[in-house]
Amino acid sequence: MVRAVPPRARFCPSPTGPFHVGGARTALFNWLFARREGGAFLLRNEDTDPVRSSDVWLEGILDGLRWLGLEWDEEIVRQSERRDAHLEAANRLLDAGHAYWCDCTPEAIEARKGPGGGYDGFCRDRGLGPSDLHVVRFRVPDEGSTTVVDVIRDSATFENATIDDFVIVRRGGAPMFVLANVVDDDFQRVTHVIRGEEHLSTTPKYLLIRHALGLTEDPVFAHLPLLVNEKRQKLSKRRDKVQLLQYRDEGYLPEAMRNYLALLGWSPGNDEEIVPVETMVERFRLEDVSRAPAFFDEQKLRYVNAEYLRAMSEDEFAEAARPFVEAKVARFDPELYAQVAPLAQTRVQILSEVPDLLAFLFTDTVEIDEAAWAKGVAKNEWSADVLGEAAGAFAELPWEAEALHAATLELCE
RNA sequence: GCCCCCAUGGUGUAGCGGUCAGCACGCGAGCCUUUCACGCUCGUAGGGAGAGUUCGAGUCUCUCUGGGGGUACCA
Repeated sequence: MVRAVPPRARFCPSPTGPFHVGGARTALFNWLFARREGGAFLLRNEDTDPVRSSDVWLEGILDGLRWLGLEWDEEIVRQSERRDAHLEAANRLLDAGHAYWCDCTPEAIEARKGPGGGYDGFCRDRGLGPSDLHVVRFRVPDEGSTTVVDVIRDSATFENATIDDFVIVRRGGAPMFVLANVVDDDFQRVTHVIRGEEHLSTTPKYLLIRHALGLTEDPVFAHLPLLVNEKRQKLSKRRDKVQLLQYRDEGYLPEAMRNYLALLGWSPGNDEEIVPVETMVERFRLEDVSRAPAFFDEQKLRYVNAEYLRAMSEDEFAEAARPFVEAKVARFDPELYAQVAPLAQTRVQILSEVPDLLAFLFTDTVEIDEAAWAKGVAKNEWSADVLGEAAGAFAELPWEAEALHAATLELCE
């Protein structure tokens, strides 16, 4: 689709929990697209659910985006402050007969529910008026169908008859997700809606509202394949390790995470995987995104991270690993650390593993691994002698590889 | 139940009607190496099933099967 104006993509998380790797991937693809096309990458804080939303979560999301280097354009739109515009749109729908008031309780709806049904349209023509005790429902046309044109998966057509009259304003006057989404996408002049596949089936509702509001020139849709766990289910907060910042805290590098995330559902081509972000931007095309769900594979993430670690200079690596070591040892020695840090560089995949390798050098107390002791030393009567001799031989030596090596060879004879 | 999406090795993917089906992770073996790693080499394993279109199908169509998502006064 050719458009005269520069494209405008948006990432609109709802601040209801820790920033999720799936959300990060969605943000990344929006960002890559915007940067590739010379467009804008917008942010919208979808905090319309007053009980679940919190600014604490928003901060975490912004931290995550900054960490990954996904800088956004323009001011963040806070959806809760756009309530008047949402309600104004709802009123227009009401006035035009595209929406109506409803006082059905969930219990009543459940009781009337027939086979295959949700809401049955009970209040459609009851002529109920405004009230804080009523909700506003969108009147979905009985006839016709709505087609979602999607850059990634061609198109999906939904029979309108299969879509229930859904709530657009809840009891008490809070606008619902789809309504707010439509109104704010129009407000922000969004041209490309790039989001997870879980939104695909709400897209016809989005389109129905849009058209009922008289808005033309629909945005282009791109529904990204879901990120799934080993059981092929959508990544879940409860079951799976999905917190983006937890990975940061374990010593994954942002470049590695960004690179890995980009590989889920997309490929830079040329049989390449580890590519700088500039290359990703250069090659990214929405049309090339795959349709199948992708397994978030921590093992592969570790590999990618290890690649980035090894590509660092010794100093960069030491610098990056230092906080992880400092946090784990009682008596940190910068000079010793500088000497010894490079030894860890090819031996770890994530930075939190560095102290496992080096911590023994920064302590006075020796901890004995009972299991190892039992298995080795205690089993062979000569072990103690060997260890004793080695300790004696090493005591006088300068602590240098060559001298130590020579002494070891001597001991072996 | 109803609606929708998806389907290349265990995993992520390349391919865009004619390839010995490529790459990477993982796994296995070997080389390198005083150890462990790194690195290098080789190997392992694949187009869900069945029809159709075509001279020719992983690639197009249909059916089935399997998996997933949605179906909230969440987003």
